[in-house]
Amino acid sequence: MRMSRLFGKTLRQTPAEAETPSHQLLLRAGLVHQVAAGVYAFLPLAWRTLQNIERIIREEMDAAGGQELMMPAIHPIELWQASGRDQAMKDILFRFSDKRDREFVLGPTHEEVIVELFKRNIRSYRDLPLLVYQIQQKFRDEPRPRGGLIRLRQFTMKDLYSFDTDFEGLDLSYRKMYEAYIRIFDRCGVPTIPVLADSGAMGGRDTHEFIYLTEYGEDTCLLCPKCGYAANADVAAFVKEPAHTAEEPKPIEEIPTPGLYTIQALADHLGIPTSKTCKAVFYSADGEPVFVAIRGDMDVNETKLSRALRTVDLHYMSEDEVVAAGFVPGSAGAVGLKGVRIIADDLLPREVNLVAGANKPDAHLLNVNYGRDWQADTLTDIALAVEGSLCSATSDKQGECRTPMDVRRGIEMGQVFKLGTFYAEKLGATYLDAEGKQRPAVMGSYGIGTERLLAAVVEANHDERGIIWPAEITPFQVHLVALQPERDEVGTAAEKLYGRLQTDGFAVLYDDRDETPGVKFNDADLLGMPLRVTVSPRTLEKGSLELKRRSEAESELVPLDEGPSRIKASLAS
RNA sequence: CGGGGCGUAGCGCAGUUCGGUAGCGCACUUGAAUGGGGUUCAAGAGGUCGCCGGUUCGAAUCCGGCCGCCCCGACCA
Repeated sequence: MRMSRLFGKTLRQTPAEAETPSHQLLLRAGLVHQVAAGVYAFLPLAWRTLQNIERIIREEMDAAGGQELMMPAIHPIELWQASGRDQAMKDILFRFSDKRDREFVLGPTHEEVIVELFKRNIRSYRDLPLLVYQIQQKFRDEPRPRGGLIRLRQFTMKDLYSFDTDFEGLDLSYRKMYEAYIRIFDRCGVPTIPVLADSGAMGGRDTHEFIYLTEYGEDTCLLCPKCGYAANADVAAFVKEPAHTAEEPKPIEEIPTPGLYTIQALADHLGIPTSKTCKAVFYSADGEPVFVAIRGDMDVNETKLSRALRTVDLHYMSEDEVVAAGFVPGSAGAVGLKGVRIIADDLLPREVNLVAGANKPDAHLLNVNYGRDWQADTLTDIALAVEGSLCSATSDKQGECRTPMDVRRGIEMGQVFKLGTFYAEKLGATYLDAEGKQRPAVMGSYGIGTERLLAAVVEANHDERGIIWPAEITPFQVHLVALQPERDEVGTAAEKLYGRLQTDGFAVLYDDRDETPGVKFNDADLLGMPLRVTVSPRTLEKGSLELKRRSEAESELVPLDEGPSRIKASLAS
C-alpha cells in the first residue's frame, strides 16, 4: 500500500474526547472514527488489524473443533419473549417495528437463535457434542458507552455455543474454549488472566472472564498474591471475621444523635471504629423495598445481593422511595422494624454490641445484638471484598489461604460460561439419548469482542511515540520509508524494493509521500509496523538500506542486495 | 437515570464576563527553498459559532427550550 493513497490521516494533536491511551492512539493514527456514542467506523489500517484478529480467532476455534456459521442480527421479539430475556435485558435491547408493526430486536447476543437452529437440526446424542460459532455484529443500547472501543453499542463478537449430552461433556467443551482463549490472547499480544465471574443475565453456573489488567479497565478484580485466587469483585469471596468478640452482650440503650447521619460521623462522635456499627442500606428489589444491614465498615455487593434476592431489577433507593417506604434515613435500624423484608450480611450474628439506628429521627441504639434484638428474613454473604480482604480459597492441606488480596482494575477480553440446561429447557433444545429418552442439551457459551480486543492490543503494546503492533496482527509487516523519493536513485531503489517485497509475500506500507524525514519517521513510529526499512540518498551512498525494528531503539545498515533476506530474517525472529 | 464538564474550520484552542457581524496554531491548496526526527518563507481555500425560539437596530456573546459528546457513578455478556 502506498501511503500517498492510504485512506486515513494521522493527527498531530489528540482529539479532546479521548482519555485512555488506546483511544488516543487509535484516533491519532487515523484508525477509527466515531460516528455516534459507542458507534465507530474502522478505516483500512484498523480493518486489516481486525481481520487479522478474526483470523487468529477462527484458527483457534476451528482447531478446537468449532464450526463457523452465520446468524442474523435481526430477531423477532417472540424469540426473546420465549426466553424471558426481553425483560431481563430490556434496558439494552435495540427494538424496532417493521411496516406491518411486527416487533424486532437487534440481537445483543445469539443464544435464542442458536437454540432454534439446534432444534431444527439435532435429534440424537450421536450429533453431540456440537461446537458452533459465528463472528457477528451485536447491538446493545448500553447506558454508557466508554473508553473509545472498550464499550460499544454496535460491536463484533465471536460467540461460540457448545451443546453436550451431559455436564461432563460441558466440562470438556469448556476446557477446550478456556485453552483456546489463552492461545488467542497470547497470539494477539494481550496478557490476560482468567478470573471467576458472575453469570449475570445469561444464567448458568461456572463462568470465567479473561481479564487484561490495566488501570483503564472498568472491571474490578481481587487477586491473591499467594495462592492465585482471582475473582471479579462482583463475586469475590473473602474471610470475614468479627471485630469485637471478647465482649459480653450488654443491655440495649438509646442515645440522642442529632445531626449524625453517616456511619463515619456517628463513629467519630462516639469514639468507636466503624466496624462497631451496623449500617442500613435501602434497595428496591423489583419494586419491593428491602432493608439491607451490613457492618458499618463494609459495603454491599450488589451482585451478591441481587442473587440472594433472586431479583431482576435491583437498585439503590432514591430519597423519595426511602421516605415512601417509611424508612428513617440517617437513623434507620432493624430493631423493631416491621412489614419490610430484611436481609443481613452473615457476619452480623457474630458481632456483639453494635451501634445501629433507632428507627426514629436523631437517635441511635447502643449494644444491639443480632438474635436478641432483631432478626433478618435472609442471612447470607452480601459484602463487597476490598483491598486487603483475606483470601478464602481453600486447599486440602492448609484450609483457608487467608492472604490479604490485591485489588486491580481490568478489561474483560472474553468470557466463558457454563450455561447448563437453562436455555435448553426454556426453549426446548432436547435430544434423544441411547435409551431413546428425551433430554435437555447442556449448553455453554463463549464470547470475545474483537474491537475491544483491538483496543487492548494497543493499550498493551505502545510507547510514548505510538503503537507497536504484535507480529501476528499488524496491518502491515514492513513500513518502507523513502526519503526524497523524487530523487531518481532513491525513487528507483525504493520502488524496486517495494515490488520485490510484495512479490515475496510481505505486507508492505510504502511511504512514497513528499514529506520531510521527521514527518515520515514520526508517522512510522505512530503507526507502529514491526519493521521500518529506510531508503535514502545517505543509505544508497553506502549501497545499503536501514532496518529498524519498532520495538528497539537501534537501527542497522544492510547491503542493498541482502535487503529482502535480511528483512525476512528480521520479521521471523 | 444522578453528578460534573464540553459543543466556534478536519484536529487543538481563543473570543462569551462588557452584544457591533469571527480569529490563532496544526492540517489542507499553490509556489519556492530545505532534506535523517513533526524544516522555512510567501500566497490561498475552508466556518448554518450544536439546533430551535425569544430579546435587540444588531446575538458566537443575553434569555428560554431542546440535542449531541466526554468523564465519574448507577447499570451492563
